[in-house]
Amino acid sequence: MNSQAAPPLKRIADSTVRRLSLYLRFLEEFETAGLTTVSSDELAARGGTTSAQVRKDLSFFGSFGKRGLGYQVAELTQSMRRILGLERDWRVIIVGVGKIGAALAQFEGFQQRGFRVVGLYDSDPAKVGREIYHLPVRAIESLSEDNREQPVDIAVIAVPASAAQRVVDQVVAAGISGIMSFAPIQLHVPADVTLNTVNMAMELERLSFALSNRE
Amino acid sequence: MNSQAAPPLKRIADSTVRRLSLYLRFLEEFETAGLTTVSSDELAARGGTTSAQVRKDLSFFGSFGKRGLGYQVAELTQSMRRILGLERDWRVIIVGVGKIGAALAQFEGFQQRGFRVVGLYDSDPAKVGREIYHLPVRAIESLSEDNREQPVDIAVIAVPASAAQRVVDQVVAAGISGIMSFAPIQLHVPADVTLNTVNMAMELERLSFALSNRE
DNA sequence: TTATGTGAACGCATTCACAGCC
DNA sequence: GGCTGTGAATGCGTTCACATAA
Repeated sequence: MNSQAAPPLKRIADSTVRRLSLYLRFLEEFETAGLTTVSSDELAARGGTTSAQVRKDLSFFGSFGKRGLGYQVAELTQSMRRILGLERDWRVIIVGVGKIGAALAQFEGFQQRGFRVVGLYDSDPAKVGREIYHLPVRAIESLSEDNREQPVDIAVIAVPASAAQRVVDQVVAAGISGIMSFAPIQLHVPADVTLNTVNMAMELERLSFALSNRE
Repeated sequence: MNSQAAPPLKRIADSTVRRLSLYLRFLEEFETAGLTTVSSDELAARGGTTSAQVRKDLSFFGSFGKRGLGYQVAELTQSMRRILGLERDWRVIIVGVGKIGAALAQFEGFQQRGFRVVGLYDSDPAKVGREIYHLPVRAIESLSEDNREQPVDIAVIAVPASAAQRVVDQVVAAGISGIMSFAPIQLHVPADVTLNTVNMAMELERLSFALSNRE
């Protein structure tokens, strides 16, 4: 088998994708450190997993190493990027410019990986028209039209729980099919829309549970 | 079996704890809506899971319903709170008062569930001494002493990736054993410290992967 | 009859172990 | 000899199906 990334043959587990993301970060560190070769053992040690896990994860997408030698850092880095869809830029809007939305708007992690924030939206008339970090805040009502002119790939939802489902419906109606939500509720979207939720409340409760159940 | 929450007999899956968190949110909504009784089917419909899953999740902690009738909303709500460790207050500090840290400092979700932010810390001398949302920003160096006087349960890490491990080490050295990190790197802590990481970069890449691999 | 609680069956992710190649 | 790639074995979370109780 060659070293190109093949399209995944079967559905990839969420846990696998999460680890690929970690591997990419480690590989970039190795690259910065000037290393040219890395083994599955070294990648595993860094990520708190096993070498077999690393090899299995990679095997879903192809064959990237050389037996007896390991992986070429630069080559594997690039493959990870391609697999994760990071070789292109993603056009992102942030809906809801409260504290969280505003913080996200200038989150370096966005820009770094090619997630370009191209628009801010809010329903508060007091905010609409103002600029935040060099980006004008627009009314959510103009979303459909804006999206026709300059299609958006991802909408980040940073509005209160009570408004979240309504906003998501508007985003979907506007034709945007990638959503990242920070609202602490369960959202519903059509099957052709990809939704990823970071629920802070849930994460806190997970920590609370863990702390309560230690011996 | 009675309706009290028993201590879990075996290790509880992460996915189970996440769902308990959802159930609690739904139960609170049902309570607000004035419902007194709920079935596993109704809870499942709301959370996008199955009734068997709901019952299995609950069964790890005891027996909470009545056959043929369902669950008492108020009673089950309280049980969920107890199980998740939400019947007490948690003393929280936020380390790193950049954009994310500042946004977190006044995140309502914290207060709402009994996570009381009692301190802010930063390494930037320009920030130390100032007040943010009525809380003074202290130097990270005073953490050990502060923690002796007023023990802290949870430290929220909101510093850049490059500083995160060092800060975590300081937090651990100060005697704090619950950590919630927002730094986009893999952190290492002793076994007796509970660490929960929200990695925004990873979540974005997960979305990017999903969007790239739709047909 | 209705809906819970739970052992058993199932399916999927992880781990094992070794054949294959450098 | 060293390390990858991968079928097979294992372990674990989810689903099934039914006995049990209201």
